Amino acid sequence: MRVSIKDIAKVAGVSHSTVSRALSGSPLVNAETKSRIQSLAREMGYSPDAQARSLVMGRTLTLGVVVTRLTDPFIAEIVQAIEDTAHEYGYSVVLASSSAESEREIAAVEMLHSKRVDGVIVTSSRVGALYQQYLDRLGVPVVLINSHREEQGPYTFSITVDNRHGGYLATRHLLDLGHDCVAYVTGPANHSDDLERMKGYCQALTEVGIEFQPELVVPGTGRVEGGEIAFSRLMDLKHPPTGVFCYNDMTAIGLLRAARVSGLSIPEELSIVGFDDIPFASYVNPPLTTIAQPISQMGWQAVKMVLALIGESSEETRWVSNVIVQGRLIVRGSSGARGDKKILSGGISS
Amino acid sequence: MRVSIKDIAKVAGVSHSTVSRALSGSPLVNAETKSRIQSLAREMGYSPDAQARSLVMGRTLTLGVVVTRLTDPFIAEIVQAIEDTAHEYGYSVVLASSSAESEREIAAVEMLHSKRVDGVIVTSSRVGALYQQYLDRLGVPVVLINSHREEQGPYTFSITVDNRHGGYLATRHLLDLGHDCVAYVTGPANHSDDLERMKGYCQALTEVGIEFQPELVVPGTGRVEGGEIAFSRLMDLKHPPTGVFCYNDMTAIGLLRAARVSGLSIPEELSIVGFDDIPFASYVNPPLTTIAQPISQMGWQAVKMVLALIGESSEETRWVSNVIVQGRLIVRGSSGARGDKKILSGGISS
DNA sequence: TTGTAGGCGTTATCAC
DNA sequence: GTGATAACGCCTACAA
Repeated sequence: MRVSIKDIAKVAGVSHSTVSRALSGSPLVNAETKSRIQSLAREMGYSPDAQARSLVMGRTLTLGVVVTRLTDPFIAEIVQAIEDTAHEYGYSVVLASSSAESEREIAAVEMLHSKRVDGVIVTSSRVGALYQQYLDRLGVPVVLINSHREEQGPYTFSITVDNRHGGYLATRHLLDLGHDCVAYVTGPANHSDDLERMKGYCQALTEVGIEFQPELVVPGTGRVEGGEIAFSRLMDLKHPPTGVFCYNDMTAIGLLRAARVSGLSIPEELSIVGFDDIPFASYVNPPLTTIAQPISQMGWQAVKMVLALIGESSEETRWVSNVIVQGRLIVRGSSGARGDKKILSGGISS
Repeated sequence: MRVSIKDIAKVAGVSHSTVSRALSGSPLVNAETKSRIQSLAREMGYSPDAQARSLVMGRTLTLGVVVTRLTDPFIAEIVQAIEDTAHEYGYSVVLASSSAESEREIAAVEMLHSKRVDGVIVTSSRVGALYQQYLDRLGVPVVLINSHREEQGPYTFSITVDNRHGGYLATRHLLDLGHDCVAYVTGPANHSDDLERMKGYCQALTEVGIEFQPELVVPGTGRVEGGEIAFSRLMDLKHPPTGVFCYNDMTAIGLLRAARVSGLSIPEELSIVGFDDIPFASYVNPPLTTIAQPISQMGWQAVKMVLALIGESSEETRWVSNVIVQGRLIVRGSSGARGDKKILSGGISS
């Protein structure tokens, strides 16, 4: 049924090693027989068995990618960038999603281990000590994107956005617009990104001499619904904020939506800033002011790092180190000066 | 370095076949030695080599997934559903994105072939005769999701949304609202989904006795920018439409955005209907009326079909056949009765 | 330039 | 119960 080099060898009247050599373009084989074998292979519909090959070669030309959920546009964009870059270097991608459940996350790593991937990229995960052990056991390079880890691993490097700085930029932007009561809506509980962003929030407050108020920090989930709930919590306060910095864009969109439902106009009555700059950030109404992460660059760079660690890329392994990238503030329509009461249902604000 | 069953055998003082049996839980091995070997394997950090295993077993427990681009939220959601379902059945997923370039698409299939995946799922592609040949050569079941194919393949089945019916529903909705001048913004050129949706559009027009007008069909790209361009084209017409059915939600969002920029209010002055019901459809302002595809069900079903064809699932192979799923109309705020002039910057419309 | 033989890590089929 | 032994499909010394 399936044609192997032996089958070709039989038809060509040579040994399977000659076929192997001919197909790998080895110079130590008669030019004529070589081309004869090659066209024969094509005719017979030969396809090399990658498994058998990697079994002897010791590498699979495959990268494992572990994500929480692909429906997060931020993650989808990273994976796309990873796949593109991997393809460019002749690598393919095995995908595993974990739904942020540590059990599935470990199962994913175990699976990738069995598949003998040459490297692993993990996105947006919280890497606990237990998890780190599994990563170490892999014995292949691991690059963490925007993932917090509790322990250092020998083979593990990371690419992270500077969350503290991003949180600072966002909050400072609101403060500079004249808002003196600025809230923060958190992400999923105990996420280190979240804590860092909040640190930046605090830093900005301190810098302008505004006291931190615990009630102005309300929990979100990192999803739209979380933002909606946070909105009503904030509006129920004795002194509702006039500016809100949100853990991410999804949360901010939740606030936007809840505000619209409740008839509150943005940014006239409430300024909102998100984080991530997902593709949709500019399509919502009003377009979202946010902190942009260089998303596809991070995916691209993760692959380059893994390949460098494998020794595949021309880059030297010793050049590899943890990377912190800076986000940048993108000002759009969801934030405005305090007390800046524009005409309702205003015109162009893009 | 890496520990194999032979290494375990050496330490345990048994043969490698006994180790193999013990680890696969075979009953024909002494209960005591079995557990001894099992704990030994754990201590030594043994991980079975999936490649070696599938080499002899003849199956890889791996599914190949070919997509155009993951940044399309519709596709991301499908892939998520595929991964979830595959995982549930003990299968893993190799991902390949093609950017809709037929060259990369074929390269992807070639790669999946070499990797000896047990089945392939292709999403949102146009499967030409050439491509179909490659799929056939795979010798494994292929399920096409929302993909048009020119030729039948022996192993190839498909899951498609009823595009004609969806287009009909959308257009009929607009007509029922009193719009008598309804436009259609197309998707990427020569896409069969697009043609089918337009057929539904035409059918609805015919049904209510409105003549089809070619100038009311303007080209889009399936992306936001395409919708924006289409908007100005439509508004430049002598008789601009009061209702627009768009190839997909991204296009509709482009129109929404362009309308906002130009100060046109939705749905008072223009009703817009999309297609897909991507997650963001309900978050834009106004929320988008659209045709919902049962996205994750399609992903889920694709995996079930592949597994049934492999003979993995309990379902019988002969039960498998092409599936056409029906979309359904989701009425939200972007469409309204003609001449229904609500107060600008209106209240709740969700 | 080509063929032979061994091995990659498994599972499976035999004997013992 | 357990241990040789032969596959699976490929690559690569080593020999010829």
